[in-house]
Amino acid sequence: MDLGLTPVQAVACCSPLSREPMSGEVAEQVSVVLKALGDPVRLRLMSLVASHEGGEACVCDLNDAFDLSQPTISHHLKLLHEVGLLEREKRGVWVYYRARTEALGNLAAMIGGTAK
Amino acid sequence: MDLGLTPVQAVACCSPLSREPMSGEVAEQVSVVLKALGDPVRLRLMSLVASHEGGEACVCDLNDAFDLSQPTISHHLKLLHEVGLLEREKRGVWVYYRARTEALGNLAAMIGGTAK
DNA sequence: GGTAAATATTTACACCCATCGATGTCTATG
DNA sequence: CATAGACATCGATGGGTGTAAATATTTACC
Repeated sequence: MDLGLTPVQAVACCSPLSREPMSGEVAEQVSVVLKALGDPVRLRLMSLVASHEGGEACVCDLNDAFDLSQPTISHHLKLLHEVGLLEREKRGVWVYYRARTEALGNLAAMIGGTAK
Repeated sequence: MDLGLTPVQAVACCSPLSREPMSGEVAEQVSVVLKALGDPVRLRLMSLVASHEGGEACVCDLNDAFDLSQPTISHHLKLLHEVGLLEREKRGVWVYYRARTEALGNLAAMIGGTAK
């Protein structure tokens, strides 16, 4: 059963790619996170949020950065949130998304790391 | 025109996600690499090759690690090769794939890095 | 309570993609 | 040259996915 664990938590506790062959189960989880980043719009969204002052950004700001419909941006943000790469906080009418930098760090270590 | 540049080379010369908003053009290139890793089979293939002794692995070894047809594995290897994550070398009847560790390092820096 | 703004959800659709069977290519060997 | 093995390519197909229009939900404010 699902205990509310996000795919990024699977990334947190796995060896680097070059360390040992990744198991099928782990690969299944990790690939979900990489697939979330494997889209130009979501990649820009992550970068926009992560590089924004205060480490967070309002959806209204994000919508303006793209030539896409509001539901489409909302869809991408939801996906990034579900895999655990973005935190969501509602303040009044606005919704702010914050990048989980430690999740990005774990992912980076998993891809390029050499230590255990 | 295409000068033979692989998507991983676009990753090599771009700032970290958290440093500044990624442009649409760069995101388009980088997402290709992440999409290549965003598949459980290809993720395991990269890990198998990267963690293999000598940093390379024969296709025959890789085929046996999966419950998939040989054409399917060949397809995934070709994709990883095209984006620049795997090097390909034919020696006799066998084909050996080698992981581009510096490409993995650049990708990791792009995701989790903080410096310019 | 009514209205407007911000964001999410639903529904539908066109397109991409992982997979496999069949076949092709290349190399070594007898 | 014929055969066998290793690997790639082709064609087809079923499931996944990005997108938008329409609609719903939530919040603030008059």
